[in-house]
Amino acid sequence: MGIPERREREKEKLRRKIMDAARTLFVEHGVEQTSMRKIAEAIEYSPTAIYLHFADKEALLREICREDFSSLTQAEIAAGDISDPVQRIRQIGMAYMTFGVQHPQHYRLMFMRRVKVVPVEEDLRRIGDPSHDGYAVLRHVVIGALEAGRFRENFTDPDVICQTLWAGVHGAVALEITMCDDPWLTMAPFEVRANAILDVLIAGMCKEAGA
Amino acid sequence: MGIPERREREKEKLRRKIMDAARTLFVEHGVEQTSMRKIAEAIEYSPTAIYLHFADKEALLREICREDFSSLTQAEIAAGDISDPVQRIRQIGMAYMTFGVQHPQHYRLMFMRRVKVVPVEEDLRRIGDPSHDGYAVLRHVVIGALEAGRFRENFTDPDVICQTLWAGVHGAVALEITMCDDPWLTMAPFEVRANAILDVLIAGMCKEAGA
DNA sequence: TTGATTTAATTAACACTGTTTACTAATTTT
DNA sequence: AAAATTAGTAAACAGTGTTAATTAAATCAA
Repeated sequence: MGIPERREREKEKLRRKIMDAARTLFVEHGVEQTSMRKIAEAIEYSPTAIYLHFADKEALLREICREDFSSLTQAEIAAGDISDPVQRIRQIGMAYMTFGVQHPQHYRLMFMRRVKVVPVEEDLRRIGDPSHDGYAVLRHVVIGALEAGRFRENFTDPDVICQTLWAGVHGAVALEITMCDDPWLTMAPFEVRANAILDVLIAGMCKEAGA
Repeated sequence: MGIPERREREKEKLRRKIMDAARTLFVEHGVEQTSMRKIAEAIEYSPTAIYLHFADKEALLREICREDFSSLTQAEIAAGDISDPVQRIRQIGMAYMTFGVQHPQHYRLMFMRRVKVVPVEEDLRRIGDPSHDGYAVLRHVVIGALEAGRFRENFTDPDVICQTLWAGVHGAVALEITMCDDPWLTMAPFEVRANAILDVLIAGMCKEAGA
């Protein structure tokens, strides 16, 4: 009696279809410009059909982000495959920024919108799990460098270190995304700025030897 | 014959009234949540009246930002009143971040939204003018420190230096604004993070002596 | 194989949004 | 006083997220 199972599969299939179409439209035209009706049109369903799978637009957005966080985390993990702990931090930072500028709309969704604080239980369980939590990946590597004595004496708290590194790379990405075509400013090429901020972060936090 | 002058004054007066009401509502409830109708209601005019003074909501927003940029610039100038060029950079950075966390909604308008690129001639004329251009203020101070030989050898381009400093402080503020109440993360107190990023930026860019 | 029941999906509507058009009332000019 | 300019408005348009009411389809029980 596999009828409920089949129905479940079909339901999941439509759910996927909605998320894929929504992501494509969000990325292509931005969140604001993408209406529920347009998403519905793309999948050839009525707008109300979406509400059978997601509570509202915000919830749909949140689910998409959850998936995108995983890909960023994977990119970080791949970049962390290098021996020297300080260089590992640099690689992770560069992977993060590359993700940001290559997927600016994804990045906007993930890190540049006020999140409605609805802590789903499943999310909370993932905290600290390095296969889903990008912050945990960085934190792990930072602790490694910390234990190897690579940081200056005034940097001992792994969270402060992580959040300082994050501030630097996030700032570079966020400015690029929002300011890149502002006529007020003449921005240096992103690659230059990305390397500069990494140089500064590492030179500022780590002992001279590890340069 | 002061009739046109009087009319001009009255027009300007309503314009001010619109901008003040709009700013208050934007800051209090956010841009998205503030409709033109609500602004109109606040000033006891019809929604259409706003369109006699501003082309659209975006233009109204832009005018408000222009004013806010000036206050930020003033805060920077006030913070720059200190002799040592490196400490001056630190003070400016701290003033910038303080402005951001104390006026998060203003900051959102100014630095966290994609700007429709409509370069008004008057704006373009203000570029580089330190009384209206906050970036120019920083740039001036950076060049001062550069001439005093306070930067490391690998930092010679004032724009790259400015934009790296900016990335750092913007990252700290932006993360604070968007992430402060995310249950996923346990953020260190903002003051700690603000000082940490300033320490890192300066230690990473400046010669050891200037610590 | 019926009839009842659950499920999936839709149509139509509600209460909004930014913005425009057509109009009115007031003021200024001739 | 009549004409012309102006400030301001009401009503409407096209679109938004979302919900209530309704239909069509599939499944289950008899």
